Amino acid sequence: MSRVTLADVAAEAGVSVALVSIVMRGAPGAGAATRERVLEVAKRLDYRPDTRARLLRSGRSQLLGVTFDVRHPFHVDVLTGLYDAAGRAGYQLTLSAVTPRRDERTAVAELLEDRCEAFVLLTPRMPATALAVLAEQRPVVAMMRSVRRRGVDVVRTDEMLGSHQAVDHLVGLGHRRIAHVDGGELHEAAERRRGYEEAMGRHGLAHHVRIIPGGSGEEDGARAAAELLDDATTAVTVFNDLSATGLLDVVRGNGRRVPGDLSVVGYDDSSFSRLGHIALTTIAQDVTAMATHAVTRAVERAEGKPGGEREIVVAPRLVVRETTAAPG
Amino acid sequence: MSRVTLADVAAEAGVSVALVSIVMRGAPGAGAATRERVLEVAKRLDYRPDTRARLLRSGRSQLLGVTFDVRHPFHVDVLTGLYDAAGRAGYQLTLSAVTPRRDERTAVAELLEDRCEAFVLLTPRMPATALAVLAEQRPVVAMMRSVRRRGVDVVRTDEMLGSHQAVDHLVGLGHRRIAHVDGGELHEAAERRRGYEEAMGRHGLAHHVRIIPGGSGEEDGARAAAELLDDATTAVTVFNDLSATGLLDVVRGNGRRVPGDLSVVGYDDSSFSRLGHIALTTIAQDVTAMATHAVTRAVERAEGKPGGEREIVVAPRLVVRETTAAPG
DNA sequence: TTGAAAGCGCTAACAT
DNA sequence: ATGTTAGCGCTTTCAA
Repeated sequence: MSRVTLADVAAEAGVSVALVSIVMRGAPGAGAATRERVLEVAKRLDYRPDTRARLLRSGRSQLLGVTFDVRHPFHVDVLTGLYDAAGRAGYQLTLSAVTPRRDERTAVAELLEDRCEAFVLLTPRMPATALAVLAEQRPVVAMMRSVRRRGVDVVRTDEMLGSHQAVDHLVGLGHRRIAHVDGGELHEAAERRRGYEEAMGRHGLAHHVRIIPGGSGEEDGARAAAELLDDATTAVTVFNDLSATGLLDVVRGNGRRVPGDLSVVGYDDSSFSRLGHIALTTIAQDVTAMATHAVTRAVERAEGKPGGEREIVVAPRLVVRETTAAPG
Repeated sequence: MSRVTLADVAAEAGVSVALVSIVMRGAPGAGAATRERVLEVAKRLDYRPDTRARLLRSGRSQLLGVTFDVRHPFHVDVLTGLYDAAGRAGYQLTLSAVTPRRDERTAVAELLEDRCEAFVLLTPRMPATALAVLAEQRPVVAMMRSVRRRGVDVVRTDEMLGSHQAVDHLVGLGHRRIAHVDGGELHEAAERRRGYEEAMGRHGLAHHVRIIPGGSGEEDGARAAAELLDDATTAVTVFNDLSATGLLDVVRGNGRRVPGDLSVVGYDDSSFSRLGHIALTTIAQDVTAMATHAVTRAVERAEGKPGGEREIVVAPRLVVRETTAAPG
């Protein structure tokens, strides 16, 4: 199975395993000459430390356990940032995916067996209580999900601000009758909705607040579109990009032009919204910044830095593409 | 770090650790009553076996190392199937992502340290020689990539057949002037191109063969579209969906109708091609079947089943959506 | 600076 | 059917 071990290197270099261990870890306590020779031998033998054996003895795995959902529009983008940040912090990632037939419980249980030192959970869907229970075993950083529980850190987007940016953009273009298609029961939906209401109020447009029930799928946007068809609304902010494309489709299919007759702002900057075909104006979450914060926080907690749970809120930004313009 | 151990369970249940080990693994050699009691205690104590310690001793990790690319249109879909199949085979997956700043070498090196028993590589981009070298260390199953090397198993789509299906569909609709926008230098491009040529030949359309240089991005399709604009071509098969949407975009932007003036067939059935907006007719790879085969093969090899390397070729299928119709 | 020895949590012979 | 014992590859006291 595993090829060359510490003992092999030690024998070849004519020193003890303990010394090789010191050298391999870059720990202090080895002569320069010895160090060099050991390194040379290790390289020649293509020695690879056994992470598991190392953990077994040291009690430390330097591992961050990450769950992500294969269906989520930008979870994989977050992974990119997570790898970057973890690398800088000297940690490794151990990934556990949530799929249509593999739930969060399973994903987390596997991570637990991997003995990771902290969890970074991407948009966890489990009840806040379950997160709190998990946090008793290992530090938990929840990304893109708002929770207030003992021991659970949060790194999320300022959803209210995101909605503000969308509304501000539309108002700046001259729109006044701006509706919002919401995200239903999802955790992030309430705040995006509230941000919309608040922004409308601040622009003195409270009387034009109009919330259309929606959801997170294309079909939800499509359904909501029907309500907009024979109606004075000139712009709409939608819970997410997927729903927005569903809406776009129906609206255009019924002969109304976007952005000529109706401006549409999505949310998330999902990869497909960049397609020339769709070119959706949307709110982009700052994936890189969130990933960096999440890793930093997870590492701090894993290393026992004092301090209670923290909520880190990152500003999103508006990405203007081709589905918004001044009202016709 | 790790909470409860075998020893804890053994003490609590009043038996030896060895016996608990037997019970936990479901191995034969324990009394029914004992087994039940041990299980009860383990559950009560929330005991979780330490995968690494287990491996350390047994030399077996029951782990399949998987690399996937966060940018690839359907790699995450493959993960779903891989998890299903691995679960059935009693194996776990250890995932290692390729990102814009984390190359395949790094991803594979990490897997090696994880001591996985076999590799399942999704569309590996490394040279065939590198794959062969890797295969000397552990069994390698390459998915969606054609390689013929000692020790490297392959599970891939019948790309020629995919192109045949696209052309057959178009010919069935009445098209004769069918062009192909190719995928440039990518491994899979050559076969898709050849499949197109072959199919055209079989329909007696060899004189209409027309290959337009392309690539794998949206911009490649967009560039290729220019050549189709003032031209008698009535249908086109494109290397992949992303390129196809780029093409679609330019074609429509120039006032030609799809499918009225031009029929378009993509390849891959990427998630965005399902969007109502795009509704691209495309060739869907059988992700589930491929995942199942890959795991089966990886496990066979990990367990030392005899037999040389094998190439498993899976048939794709045509998904008809709204970008194809009879010529106008 | 270097080495010897113990042991992390587990499994696999081998006893009983 | 159950217990004893000896490690897996590594890190970590502790001595030299």
